[in-house]
Amino acid sequence: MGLAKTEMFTDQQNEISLFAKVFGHPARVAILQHLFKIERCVCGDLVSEIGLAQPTISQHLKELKYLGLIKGNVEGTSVCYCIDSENWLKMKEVMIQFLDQDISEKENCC
Amino acid sequence: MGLAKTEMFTDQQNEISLFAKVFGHPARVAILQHLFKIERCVCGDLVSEIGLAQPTISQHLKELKYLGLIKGNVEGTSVCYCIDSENWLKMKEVMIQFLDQDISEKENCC
DNA sequence: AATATTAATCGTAATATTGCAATGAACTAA
DNA sequence: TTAGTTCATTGCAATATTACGATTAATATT
Repeated sequence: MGLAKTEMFTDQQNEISLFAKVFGHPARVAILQHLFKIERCVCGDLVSEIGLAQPTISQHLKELKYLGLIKGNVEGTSVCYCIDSENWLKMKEVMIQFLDQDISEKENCC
Repeated sequence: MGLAKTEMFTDQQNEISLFAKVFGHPARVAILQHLFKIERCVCGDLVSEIGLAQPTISQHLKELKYLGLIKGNVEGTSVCYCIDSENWLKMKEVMIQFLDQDISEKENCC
């Protein structure tokens, strides 16, 4: 059905999967890495930087914005995007807590 | 087109997005958390634990196995799954390196 | 051998995602 | 005003994902 049954999982599990999902496309990873890398805010050059069509980039940016990971600022005809550092930090904590689990090797059968 | 143009991204970006994608469903997050939590390997009780049909769980397990994050061991009629700790660690490094980027707040316009 | 148990696979329906051409909206420059 | 720039939105086609019933394969039990 292509639809996750979110109601049967915890809020934490759903939150983790939502964050992970947005990182589940290399274009969005590339956009975020670019936003981290450059010293100033990026404006329109993401299209030439990434190599996808403008509507496609716009759509990816929308998803990143929806989750609060980036902010957009209108500057004349162009829009300036950058990482929302506060929300990025919150996301990071959630994700790292999930990733950083330790295995009790005690009775590992595999 | 529903298909990521992986050839235009770096190996690292593709790797990150592949790992992230597998965490992009709450059932797989739940399966992994359960495998971490229990002291011994889970076998068939994931179906009752998670609450999805057996073929669905089996499919999710297959994806986790494909990425190397879990291992499966046949034990009679049942199969015993557990975290592949070595690969989990490798994945963790890749993901944390991506998540742990710092923002140069210098000329942040937003 | 006959039956039961467990999990994988197949087939299929429903929905989601990705990508882009075309268009629209907002501003700028001439 | 007119034309240009930049980015968002719409609409659509192609593909992917999710879920599960039905079936199959493999082993256990009787």
